[in-house]
Amino acid sequence: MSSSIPFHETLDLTLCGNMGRVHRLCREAVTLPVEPLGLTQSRWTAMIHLHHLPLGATQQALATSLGIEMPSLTRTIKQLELQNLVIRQVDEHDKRSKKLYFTDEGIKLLEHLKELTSDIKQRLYAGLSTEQLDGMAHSLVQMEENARRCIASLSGDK
Amino acid sequence: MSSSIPFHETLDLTLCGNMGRVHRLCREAVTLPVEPLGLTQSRWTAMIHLHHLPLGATQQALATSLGIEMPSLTRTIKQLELQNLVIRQVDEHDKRSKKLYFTDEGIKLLEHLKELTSDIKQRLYAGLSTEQLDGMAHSLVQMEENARRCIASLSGDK
DNA sequence: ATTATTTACTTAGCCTGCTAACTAATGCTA
DNA sequence: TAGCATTAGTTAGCAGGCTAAGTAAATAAT
Repeated sequence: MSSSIPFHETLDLTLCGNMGRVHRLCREAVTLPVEPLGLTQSRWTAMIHLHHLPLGATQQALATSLGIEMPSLTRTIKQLELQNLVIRQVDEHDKRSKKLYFTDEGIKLLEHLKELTSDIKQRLYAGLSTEQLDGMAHSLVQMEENARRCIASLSGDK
Repeated sequence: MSSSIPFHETLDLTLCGNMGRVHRLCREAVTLPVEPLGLTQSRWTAMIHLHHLPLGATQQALATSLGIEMPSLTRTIKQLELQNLVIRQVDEHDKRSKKLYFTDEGIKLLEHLKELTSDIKQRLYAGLSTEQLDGMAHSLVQMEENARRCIASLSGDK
């Protein structure tokens, strides 16, 4: 049925590298049809995540949703603001933070984006059962926990 | 038993983003203990892959093994050569290509590297069964194929 | 045999992650 | 209330993927 060679014993850390490569390939597959809209990978990803957050989400909330650090997001948001797709608005209740909103133009573009990505999404997941995808998602969560524990025990604190 | 919400329907393309994040975290977990040796992520990865290739592998062969493009590797090899860990040697039978060899210093460092990584490797895979890891590896292969097909059909040719 | 195409490698420069170090606002503590 | 620690956001600059474009060698085609 499945391979007779236990993968993780022979191929060491290549699973990690493979994840990186598949990630790059998948995001390129989406970016190709999307870049005529003027969006790069980090920009369309931010658009989609922001769309899934409650209205007026802060940059911190969006960074957490994206799983990236604030400085990485700052650059992307600045670009989206220059393109007039989102606006930043200081929160009156906490003047440190800035709330994010789509512009009308941003909302319009988001619609195009959703159409374009739903296509590709299905093709990327072709040949994979729900069980396989759920299993993979679950394994990823486990590995993320493991990695964070490693990092915490190795770096600084304790 | 497993989650009742089918992952891939609710969370769209986040699986792709999760792969990227887990990849970054895993490689940081390895890099932390390894960087005192003077190695960055791309450098230790290249060292390990080169070690698994037959002696005198070309840069092209190593790039393929790593799953990256030649220009990305050129930079890394140049650094490893500056650190006196590997040497590049023009192939007399095909003067376009360069064969790669570890220096004595490189071989010594490789040993340290293997000790350090075997530790972390086990911790990164903790709580995951052989079946889960094999399943994940298999799903990654499928997604890579899917992505490459998407990219091929979307870009240039046809 | 000469010319055109392919291949291995390099260089230059973009994109997007990151950390470190800063500002300003908030919140905690003495 | 004054002072300290935390938090949101920014800036600067590094790391390591990428493509595009160039060189030199090898191979194919005419």
